[in-house]
Amino acid sequence: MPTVIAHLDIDAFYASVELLRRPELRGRPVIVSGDGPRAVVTTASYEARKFGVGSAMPTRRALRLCPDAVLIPPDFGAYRAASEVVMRLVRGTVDEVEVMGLDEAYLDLGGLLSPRAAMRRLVTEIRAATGLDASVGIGPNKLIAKVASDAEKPRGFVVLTREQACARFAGHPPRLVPGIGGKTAERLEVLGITTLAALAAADPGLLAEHFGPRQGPWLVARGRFEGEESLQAVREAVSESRESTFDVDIAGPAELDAQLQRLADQLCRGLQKHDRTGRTIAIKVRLDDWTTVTRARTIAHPTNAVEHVGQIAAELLREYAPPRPVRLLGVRVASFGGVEEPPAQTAQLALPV
DNA sequence: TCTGGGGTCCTCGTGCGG
DNA sequence: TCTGCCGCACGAGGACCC
Repeated sequence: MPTVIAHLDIDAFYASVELLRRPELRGRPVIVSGDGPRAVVTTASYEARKFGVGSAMPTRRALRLCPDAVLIPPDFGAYRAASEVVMRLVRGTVDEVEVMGLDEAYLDLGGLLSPRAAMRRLVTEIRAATGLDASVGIGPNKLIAKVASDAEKPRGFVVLTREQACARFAGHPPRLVPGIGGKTAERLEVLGITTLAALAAADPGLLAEHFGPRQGPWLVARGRFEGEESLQAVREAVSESRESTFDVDIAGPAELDAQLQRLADQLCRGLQKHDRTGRTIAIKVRLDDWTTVTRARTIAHPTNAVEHVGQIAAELLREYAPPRPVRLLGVRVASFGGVEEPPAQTAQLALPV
């Protein structure tokens, strides 16, 4: 049986949830964003996008582009609640689902007699239950499903074979494909690769010379719309972190330490709530010139105790001693569920002596 | 124009034990 | 006893995603 995968994506999710609560704003440009001087746009409604406003844009700039926009602070509790309703309907449609964040999911449609009809029905159900619109892409792998769902937003419904995807997007830039970001696109351009057709036709060996033995051939496969055909139902977290960007840069060690302890406290509460412990404690420091430095230490026994995490984070910060004012500070705990035994010796047993 | 927060994954360098 | 090699764990940085 051939693989059939759908990608479902709620249109302008956070902004749409806000519009449901405040129907009087319908038709007006809406921006969901924090309100600090360094805030960035979380989501913009389609009306705001017409002015060039987009996600991750500094909010001050967004407001210059669209002075009449209504600014709404994010309410993640409301988004989680809406997401739960959506995902319940998704799971009622198929058994195998890979949830990607609050507003999107991959569905394995392999067992369905009529995959398209099932997805049409799901979109109708979501609309009836929540008032939210969704876009759907259907294809033989996750990559094609994802690109297809993006192709005709909002309320898109696009079904593509691999050959159709190659033909339809041949002239588009490599950046269209998830996994190829701005930096990679720039490096491809240096090699004269500016379209997906050129990427698909590129020599994997040549790209391996420039991008490494794994990433080079992987990029060519992306250009050919070859991608994963199976879903990962359970995605276990591997780290948890808290970070914050200050409204004004901080230079004093005492104030930095106080902020670090505040973050460690928040983080450990979160870890305890999720019943997680980890062996690696790391800090992240972003200076006023945007250089970002991380420092990490791995300990023998997993922890989520604030005294422990806070103390190690403070030591790491003291050892680094930021040479310039700091705009962002973060704390992270990783290596969850670390075993306290020494590492296994199997590798060494196989070695020639 | 002045760049969030919370994540994942990859690459590369290094130190270590056998 | 010494050296080279190998695989691994770890640390740091970076790209990318929602």
